[in-house]
Amino acid sequence: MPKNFDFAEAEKRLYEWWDSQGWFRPECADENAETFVISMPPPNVTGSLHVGHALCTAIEDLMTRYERMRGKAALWLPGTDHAGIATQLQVEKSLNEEGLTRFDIGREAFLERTWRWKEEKGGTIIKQLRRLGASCDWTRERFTLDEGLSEAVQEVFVRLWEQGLIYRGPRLVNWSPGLRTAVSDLEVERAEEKSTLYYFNYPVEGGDSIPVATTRPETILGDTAVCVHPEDPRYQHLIGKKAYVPMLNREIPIIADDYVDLEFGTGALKITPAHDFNDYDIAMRHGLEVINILNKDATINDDGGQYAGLDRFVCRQQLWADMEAAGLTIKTEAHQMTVPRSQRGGEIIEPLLSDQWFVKMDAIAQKALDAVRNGDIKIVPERFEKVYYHWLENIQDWCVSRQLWWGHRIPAWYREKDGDPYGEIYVGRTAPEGDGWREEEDVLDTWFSSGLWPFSTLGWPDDTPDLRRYYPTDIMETGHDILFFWVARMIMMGLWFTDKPPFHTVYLHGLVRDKDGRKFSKTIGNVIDPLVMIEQYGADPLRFALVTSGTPGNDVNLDMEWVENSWNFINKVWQATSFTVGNLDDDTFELGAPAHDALDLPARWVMSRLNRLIKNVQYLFDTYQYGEAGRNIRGFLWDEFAPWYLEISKHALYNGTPEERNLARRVLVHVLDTCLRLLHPFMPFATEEMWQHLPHDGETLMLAKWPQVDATYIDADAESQMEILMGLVRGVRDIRNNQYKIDPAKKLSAVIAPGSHRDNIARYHYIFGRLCNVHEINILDNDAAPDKSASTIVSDATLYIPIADMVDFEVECARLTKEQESITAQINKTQGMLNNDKFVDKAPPDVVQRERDRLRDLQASAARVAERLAELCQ
RNA sequence: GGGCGCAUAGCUCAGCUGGUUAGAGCGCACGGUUCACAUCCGUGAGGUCAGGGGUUCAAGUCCCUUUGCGCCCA
Repeated sequence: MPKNFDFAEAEKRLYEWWDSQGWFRPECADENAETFVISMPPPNVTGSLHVGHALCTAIEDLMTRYERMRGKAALWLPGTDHAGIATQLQVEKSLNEEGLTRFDIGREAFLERTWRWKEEKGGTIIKQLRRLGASCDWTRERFTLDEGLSEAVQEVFVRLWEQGLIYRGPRLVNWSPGLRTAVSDLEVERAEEKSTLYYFNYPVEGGDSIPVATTRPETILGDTAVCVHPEDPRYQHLIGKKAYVPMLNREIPIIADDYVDLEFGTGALKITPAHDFNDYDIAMRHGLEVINILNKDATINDDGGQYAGLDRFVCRQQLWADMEAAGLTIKTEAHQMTVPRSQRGGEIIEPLLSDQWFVKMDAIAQKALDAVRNGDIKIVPERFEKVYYHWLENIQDWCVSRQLWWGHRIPAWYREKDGDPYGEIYVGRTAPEGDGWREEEDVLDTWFSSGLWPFSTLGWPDDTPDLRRYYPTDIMETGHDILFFWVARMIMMGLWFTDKPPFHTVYLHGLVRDKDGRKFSKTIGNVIDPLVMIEQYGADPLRFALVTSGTPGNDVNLDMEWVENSWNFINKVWQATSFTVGNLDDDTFELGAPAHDALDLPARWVMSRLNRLIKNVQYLFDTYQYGEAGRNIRGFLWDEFAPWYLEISKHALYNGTPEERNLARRVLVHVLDTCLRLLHPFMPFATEEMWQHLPHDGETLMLAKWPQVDATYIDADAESQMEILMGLVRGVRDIRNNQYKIDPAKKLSAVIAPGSHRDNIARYHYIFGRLCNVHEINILDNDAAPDKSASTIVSDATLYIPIADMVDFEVECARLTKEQESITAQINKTQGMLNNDKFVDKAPPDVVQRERDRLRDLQASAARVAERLAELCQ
């Protein structure tokens, strides 16, 4: 084998090979195989890969490869999202650079340009997913603006309309002036920001006035009432009187409503129904007029009188200055307030009255609630179920129209009726008959189409073979940040239109942050580019690091050092494989683990540990704890297999009989083969490459059988016997390295009082030569301690290293005393437990038995230590 | 205001099935180029598991509470 894994060369070669063989397609499984399906959360078509995608991909590929190895017809269906706002923004940005806006070139030219942009940039992220090793079925790749998916979107819209669940009407919505579109509640982010609270006098009839405070003075122009608390003694006399809008002198009523907070500001509230959600509610309660003062670009419209045409913020200053001049202002003060900003672009969102399309959510949401409540859909980690319930229980109607061009055009037409240009509305799959119809300009919220993703990608609304075979899907794996945006909507749409939960499990991962827990940000300069990582270490270490750095649902703090260490781990396994392969010098190799009876102690030990690992990994996979599973596999290989079994096996390989040699090889190959299978879902490239070098059955590790625990190899006895030998080795190393600083190259001899472990020590004494450079072993018959020696005690066995003049009694006695203290403490604890009748009564028998064994062992060691102390340290 | 999460070694994190003396990586100290691996090997130092209370034979792990930090919703 080559000295190192050449990931740059191998990753490309292996990926192309896998793909060209059709192994990413579910058809490579048995015809009758159970299916396993994941719909990939479609990344933004014009986006490029970031670590978040890498995490998503690593986990989904892991799930898919695992199920594929279990013999399932695994389908991981990839695709991209047209991402209406994000994509349109990018194209508009490039237009702006040419000094143009989308309105200058018109809808058709703009769309043409956006499609071109998509064709150019659209492939990028998909290529990047391949570099990560994603085993998705590229022959089924979809795009949300595909013909088929567009048909699904149209179908859903029309059906909802026919079911009376869609309506159009004037509502106060979150308006993004820069984009000139409405956005949904979810697309608005709110944050505490410093602002100013403006106090002024509202003129009241009869020369009176009432003090009012506002954070947005420009909205004064749209006021249609002043409101006080009905029980506020300060303003009782004003209720019912008329007030006059400053600078405009429009007459408005003073009303009373207990919504008003007596403590805030002056206790009097100006009401601007067209530009504030709470004010809108109050206006509806009191039948107030609603006056919209903003244009779509947030400049003041004609209802703003002399301020018409000014930008909202310019108007704020101008109006305030004028009011100051008119003697209406009182004061301004610094104020903390919650400011709504656009999730895209960050501009301040304005509540604005406009005509929009809405979906009634109550009935649809109810089904989605029930599906999780009754267990048809499980959310992992479970705690997110609460979040899900809370959101769906308080769901608002969904504003689905966007005043964008890039997206699915709403299939609606208008015709003038009785002077109202929107007097007649037609919604349908094709344009209506007759004259005078105008097509709706708006498109649908991007999430409207992604909500259909699990079934629209499989051919719905047509009853296709794929839909029949692969729907419902199995797991929806995505970030917890889009639980509402996407997951909940997929569940709602899936249940409503297919009558089936679109998947049985939602697995949510966290956000990837830097090692200090900060979000990645260009400003901080802590962005980790997965592609740079791949160049540097390959895809496998990045994947392994991402998956093993965290736990389900929690954020992942990615430490570069862990990526590097993951590469070191791959190298470690590579070296172990290389060693094994280098020792397979004949071609009569027999695959599979030898029978348990045929194994020697080290092999029984390693096989036992291996099968415990398989069992544990299976439990962890069953409970979605992939990170912990990966860490366990790593621990077994690096800390148990390589430094112990592999080292010990050298005796059989170099000095053993042909039978012993053969046995050791078979065990080495079997353990490695099994671990490569377990690791394959985590690090597909390196494992495949190593597996190809080992003797193996089958064409590819991708389709090799997932390991099953074989309980006949689990051997507690072998494990504890091996622990004795390992303990003695560690004891010798401690003597060498710490107590007496003996040159590691110096060969030592040892005298062993074996206690109850005579047979194993006699048979496996070569271990000491291999692992701690002790080549001459004398096993005592009478347990008589040799003079002048250092010693180490494990269980009832004592190993002496006679080192004559080097022995330092002070060191030796200090160590023995320390050891005695430690053993005594442990004996006391164990003794205490066993003396407690309740423990003996109530604890499981195996736990009690373990404590008894432990106590016996400790007491044996204690006796040995006491003997040594008596001999040396009187 | 409501909900959720986190707090374990100097740093980043495991330890969701209660059960030996609480682990890993990095860092630190000491020692190592003999045939898998210096991308490594060996040994070691370092933790009252945030504070308090409770359940239990047994608590880092389950429950309550306090404090600090973070996130979501209103």
